[in-house]
Amino acid sequence: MTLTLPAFPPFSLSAVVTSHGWARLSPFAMSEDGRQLSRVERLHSGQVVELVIQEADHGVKVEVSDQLSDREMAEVADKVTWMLGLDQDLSAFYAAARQESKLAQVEARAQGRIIRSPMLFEDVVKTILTTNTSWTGTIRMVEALVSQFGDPLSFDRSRRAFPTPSQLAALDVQRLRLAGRLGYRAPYVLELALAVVSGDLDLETLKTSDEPTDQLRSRLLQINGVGVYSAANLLAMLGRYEYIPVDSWARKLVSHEWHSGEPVRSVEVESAFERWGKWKGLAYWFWDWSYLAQD
DNA sequence: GGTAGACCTGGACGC
DNA sequence: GCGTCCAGGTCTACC
Repeated sequence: MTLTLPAFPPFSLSAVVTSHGWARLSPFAMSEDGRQLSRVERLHSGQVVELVIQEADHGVKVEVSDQLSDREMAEVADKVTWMLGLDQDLSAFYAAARQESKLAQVEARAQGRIIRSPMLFEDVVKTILTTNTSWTGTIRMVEALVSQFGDPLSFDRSRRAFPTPSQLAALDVQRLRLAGRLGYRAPYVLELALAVVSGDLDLETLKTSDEPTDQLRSRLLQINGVGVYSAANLLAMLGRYEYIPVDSWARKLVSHEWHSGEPVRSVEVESAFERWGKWKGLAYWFWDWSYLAQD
């Protein structure tokens, strides 16, 4: 089955897919040029399908591996719209970016959308698995969770969906620690899954919350394993850009851009982008660091 | 409020 | 091949 979804212009699928490394984390997969994104997705009904997404006129075309009901197709449409931020209007950001040479390319390249998972739960787990480890470590941990605990595609059991909160909550810490090699992060992931399953934590409502960003940030910081970096990362995925996800890489970039390579603290990274106000995180994210990133 | 140390793993390095 | 060191955010205890 095929679905066509419109996007608020300007839009570029490859710009979203390459916005950060998420598209390389299972159960996402991307073509080398970023022009095709695929994903194994478990629907509410329990059916597991493959979604293959390509750019189309004014939006995207989604090929679904199975025959679905109207209700299931509507679910797929909602999920893809959220994943790719198809309905996001970034014209105010582009207006501000036109005044800055280091952001001059963003509008023409339709940059600004940040790829995200259909469920915030998955993004919180993945963000926890990016902390205090290398990127290859993150890939390995996510792959372990998906391959061992997610539901398989009916026609290719080697490919699986991201495990649901219930599936992870059913595990014990030791299993999670050893099977996924999550190390000390295992109790954080288990506690998160248990909180979601019990209803103590309703993550998905945060996606449409109109609470002030600081309040949203406080909620995220209450999750064990989510600190200031992770909270800023997750806020950006929620379309709130008032904080910068300051990690060692961000400090390195800002250090070389404005401090002659001298070590900088988080406060210097934040203050470097203070003038961007509500677009602070996006300005950092899409700043032209290309000449530094080659170091 | 700021800081030091522990947490866990994999990679780099020296032997 | 083995042992040691280091990098990567968050949490906790302490000042």
